[in-house]
Amino acid sequence: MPTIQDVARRARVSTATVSRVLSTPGVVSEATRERVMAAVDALGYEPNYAAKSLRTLRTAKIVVTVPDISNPFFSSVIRGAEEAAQAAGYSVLLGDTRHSTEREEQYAGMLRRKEADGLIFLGHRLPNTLAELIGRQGARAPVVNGCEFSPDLGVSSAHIDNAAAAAEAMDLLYGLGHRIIGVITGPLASPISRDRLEGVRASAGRHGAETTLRIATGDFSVESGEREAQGLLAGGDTPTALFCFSDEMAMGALAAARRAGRRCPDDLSLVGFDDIRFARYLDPALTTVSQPMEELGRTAVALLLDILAGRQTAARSVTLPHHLAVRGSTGPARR
Amino acid sequence: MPTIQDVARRARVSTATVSRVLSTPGVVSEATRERVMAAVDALGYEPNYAAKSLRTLRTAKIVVTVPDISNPFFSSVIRGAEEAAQAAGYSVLLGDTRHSTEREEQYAGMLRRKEADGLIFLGHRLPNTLAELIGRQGARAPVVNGCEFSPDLGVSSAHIDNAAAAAEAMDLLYGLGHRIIGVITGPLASPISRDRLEGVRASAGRHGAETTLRIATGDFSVESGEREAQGLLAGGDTPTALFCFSDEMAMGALAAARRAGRRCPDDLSLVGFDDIRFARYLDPALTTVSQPMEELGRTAVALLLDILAGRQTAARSVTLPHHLAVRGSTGPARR
DNA sequence: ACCAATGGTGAAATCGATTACATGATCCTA
DNA sequence: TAGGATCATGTAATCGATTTCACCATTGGT
Repeated sequence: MPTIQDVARRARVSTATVSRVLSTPGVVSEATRERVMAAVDALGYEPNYAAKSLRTLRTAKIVVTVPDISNPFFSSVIRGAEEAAQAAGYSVLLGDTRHSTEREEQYAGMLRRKEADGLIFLGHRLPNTLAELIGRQGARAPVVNGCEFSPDLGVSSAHIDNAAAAAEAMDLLYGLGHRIIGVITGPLASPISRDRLEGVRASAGRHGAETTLRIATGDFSVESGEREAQGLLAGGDTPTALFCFSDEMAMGALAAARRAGRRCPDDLSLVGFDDIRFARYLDPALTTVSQPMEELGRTAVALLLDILAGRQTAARSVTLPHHLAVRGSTGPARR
Repeated sequence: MPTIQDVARRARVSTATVSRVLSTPGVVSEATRERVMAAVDALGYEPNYAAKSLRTLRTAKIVVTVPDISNPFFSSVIRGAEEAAQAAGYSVLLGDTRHSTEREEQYAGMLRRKEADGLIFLGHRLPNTLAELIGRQGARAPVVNGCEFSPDLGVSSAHIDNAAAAAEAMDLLYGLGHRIIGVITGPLASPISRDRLEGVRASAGRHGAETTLRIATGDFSVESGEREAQGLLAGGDTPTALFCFSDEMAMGALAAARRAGRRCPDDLSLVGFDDIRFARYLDPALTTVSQPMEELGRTAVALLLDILAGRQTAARSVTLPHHLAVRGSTGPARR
C-alpha cells in the first residue's frame, strides 16, 4: 500500500506538497497539482487513516448506541443518523448494548480513547463515563440523546412532544366513546414512558376518566404487549380500548385480543406508538402515533455536528412534529 | 487527556514499560507493574487509539454493509455480527448502502484507507474495490459475504441452503393439495433469489406442477409483496397458495389477499421466508422458512476473524441449518 | 533599481503509541 | 569465581500523515 512518501518521490515534490494538494489544493500551483494527482492516481494512493487521525485528533466517526438494533423503531432512527453522518463525512460505529450497562460504558469509553469524535445514545440511561464527561465539559461534551428527552441529563436531544402525542391518542379514544381504557407503557425508568403517561393522565382528566384508566407496564417488546394485554383483558369490566406505547406491543396486544375472542376494532380499539413500517399492514391497519424516526436520527446527528464544530454553547432540545395516523384499529365504543 | 508519557513520568519508568504493563504484563516485575497501574488509575489514562492503530496497523474495526438496516432480517443479522465482533474485541462500522453502488464503494474504500480491518457485506453485489482486492489477495482478502452465497465471487460466506429450504416450503404446499402456486421472488440479480427459485422449480417438478407455477418478481419489501400478490390474485385461475421470498413481502401479500376478499388460510395459503420476529404475530401466524439470522451474523464474523488471523487459505462457505415453521397461514387446498 | 509583498515549496517537528535492540543486574553452573 | 543465561528495563526508531516556519523566486510599486 503506497504512502505519501511514495507519492512525493514519484511526483518529485515533498510530502508537504502532496498533503497540500489533497487537503488545500488552492495553495498549490496548477502544474505541481497535476503532477501530484497523476502520481496519486498511478499509485492508487489513499491517505492512511490512522496517521491522519493521530495528527489531527479527529476520527470522523460517531458512536450510536441502541438498546436493540433489531427493534424497527431504533433501526429507523439509526438509518437516519447514518445518512446524515455519511453526508457530513462521518461514519457510524454501531453499539448494540442489549440493555446492558456494561456495554454502554464500553462504548462510552470509545470517546475517551479518541476512537470516536462524538456519541449519540438512543436509550435513556446515561453511562457514568459520559456523565463525568458532561460534568467536566458541560454542553461542549460531544454527546447527544437520540430520542428520549431528559432535561436533567444536561444533554442535547431530539424528540417529539411525547406528552402531547399520547394525549392526542387518548383524546381520539375518548372521542369515540371509550371510557375504560387500558394503557400499556414502557419501562417507567424511561422518560418517554413517563412523559407519555403524563399525557395520558392529562387527557383522562379532561374527560373525567381518571378512575377508569387501567395501567400496565411493558417493556416495548411484542411479548410484553401480549402478556400485559392478556392481563388487562381478563376478568370483568375490561377496557374497550388499549393504548400501547409501541407498535410492537400493539402487535402483541392484537394477538392477545384475538386469543381472548375480542375482535378489533368492533370489540376493542387499539392504538400504537411509533408508526413502524408494518403498522399499516396489520389487520386491521394500526392506528398509531407517527414519529419521524429517520428525522430523529438526522436531527440528533445535526446537533452533534454543531457541538463538534464548536457552534453550541448550551444543551439544546429539538422537538419534531408527530401526527396521529388514524387507521382501522380504532372505532366507536360499543355500548 | 493524559498520554503514555505522563504515565511514564509519574511512575518513574520509560514509556516502553508502561506499554508493556498494558499489553504484556507478564514480562514486567510485580513492583513496577503496581507502580504503573497506580499512575494509570490516578491519571485516568487510556491509550490513544489512533496512535496505537498507526503503529500496529490494526484498527479493531470491521465494516458491515447492508442494503437497508431498517429491514428486520438485516438488522437481526447485524445484531449477531455486532455481538460476535464485540466479543472478539472488534467494533462494527455500520454501512447502510440504501442499495446504492456508490455508497457500497465508499464503504469498501475504508479497507484501503486502513480505516477497518475487514468487511462483511450483506447485499449480493461485490463492489469493484473489493473485487480488485480479492483479485490481488485471493482468499486472504478480509472480505466475507453475510447471507447471499455466490460461489463465483471467491468470497467466504455464511448462509442457509436456500434451494432446499424453498423446496421444503413448496413441498408443504403441494402436500396440502395446492396445485396452482404463486411465487414472489426477490430481485433475480440476487443469488439467493435464484437459489430459492431453483428449489421451487425442483419441487414443482417432483410434483408434476411445472406448468402451474406463477412467478412474480418482487424486491423483498412489503410494498412489492402487496403489488405482486395483487397481480397474481387478479383474473381467473388464480393460485390457491403464495410463497414469498421474504416475510415482509408475505405481509404485503396478506394485505392484498384481504383486499381481494381472500381469507387466509381458508381461501389462500401463505408462506414467507426469514421468520422475522413479527411473523408469528400476524393473523394468521405466518408459516415461514426460519433462518438463524443472528447466527448468520456471528458466523460471518467468525469467518472474517479467521481470515484476519491468517487461519484461512481458501474461501469457505458455511451452511447453517434452517427449518420450516408451520403456523396458521397454511392449510389444505379447497377443492 | 531597490524594497516589500506575494506565492509556491521544502525541511523538520509533531501526534502517541509499540517494539527491536541494547544494557545492566542477578543468578546459576562448572 | 568466571562465564553465560535470564530477567527487567531503557533508548530510540518507527508507523504515515499534517503543519509551522523558513526560504527562494517572482511581481509590482515608487
